[in-house]
Amino acid sequence: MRIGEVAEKAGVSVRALRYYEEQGLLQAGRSPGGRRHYPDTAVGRVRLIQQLYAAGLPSRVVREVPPCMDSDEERAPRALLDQTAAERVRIDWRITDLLTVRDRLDDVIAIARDPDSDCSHVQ
Amino acid sequence: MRIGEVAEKAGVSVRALRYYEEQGLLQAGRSPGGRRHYPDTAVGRVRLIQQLYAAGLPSRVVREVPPCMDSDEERAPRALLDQTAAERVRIDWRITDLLTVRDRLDDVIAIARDPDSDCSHVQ
DNA sequence: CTAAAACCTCACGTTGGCGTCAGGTGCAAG
DNA sequence: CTTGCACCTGACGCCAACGTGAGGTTTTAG
Repeated sequence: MRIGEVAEKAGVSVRALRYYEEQGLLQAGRSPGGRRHYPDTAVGRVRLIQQLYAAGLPSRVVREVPPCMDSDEERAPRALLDQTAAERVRIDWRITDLLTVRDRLDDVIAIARDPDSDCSHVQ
Repeated sequence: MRIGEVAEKAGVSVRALRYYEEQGLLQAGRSPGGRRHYPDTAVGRVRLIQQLYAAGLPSRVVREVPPCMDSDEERAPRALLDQTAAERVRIDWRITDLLTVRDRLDDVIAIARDPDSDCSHVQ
């Protein structure tokens, strides 16, 4: 596949794909003329990258998480495992954080509906 | 309270507090000499701001959500309610997103532990 | 063969949430 | 009175994740 097709299928911009390559997040082969071409797996990979970004993981960590498709590289999974586990913990924190915020927003909504309601617990 | 005390209690920088005021997120009174002073409720307010930021809400929206403590302003809660509800939906999306990412990270961890495991569903 | 898509490589612009330095004050203690 | 710390107001710096041209090349359709 060429870059435009991947971009469309993954729902991101062409620029973003070039950026991902520049950052070492997504490899691409080259045609004799110098144009990028991607395997079919690239689309799924891009979606994964997007999710990881959406989850707030720094690109540093995303770069360290090339699963399955790069499995020919038998690198030390030690630090990777630790770092990934650590990120998992942070994800959990963010989830509970978001749940708290959702409750807060519910408070705001309730207050907007009934201004006389008690809101002492919000301080 | 003065700014340093609020900063310490809320666990943020003095700069951040000045920034919040600049953005209209947090009001402060002034002493004759021009120094900020805050009510005790400011600490809780700052924590709320931090949570909303951590949840990815734009400051534009955070500015629109001054609950309880500013209740003397009887402004139109109509648009506020809608916007808040919309943000609640987006929060829900982010939560499911994070749950997905957490599963992905679990995949990565599993692969790191057992490189021969099936990972076809990751594509 | 030619035109027009689609692609390429720089390289600078943008936005948010502060960090950080510079240069000047308020105020409480000794 | 003076020392020193906490505070003040600008104003510029930074980083990430791209957007947005500029200016040139490659591929493909007709």
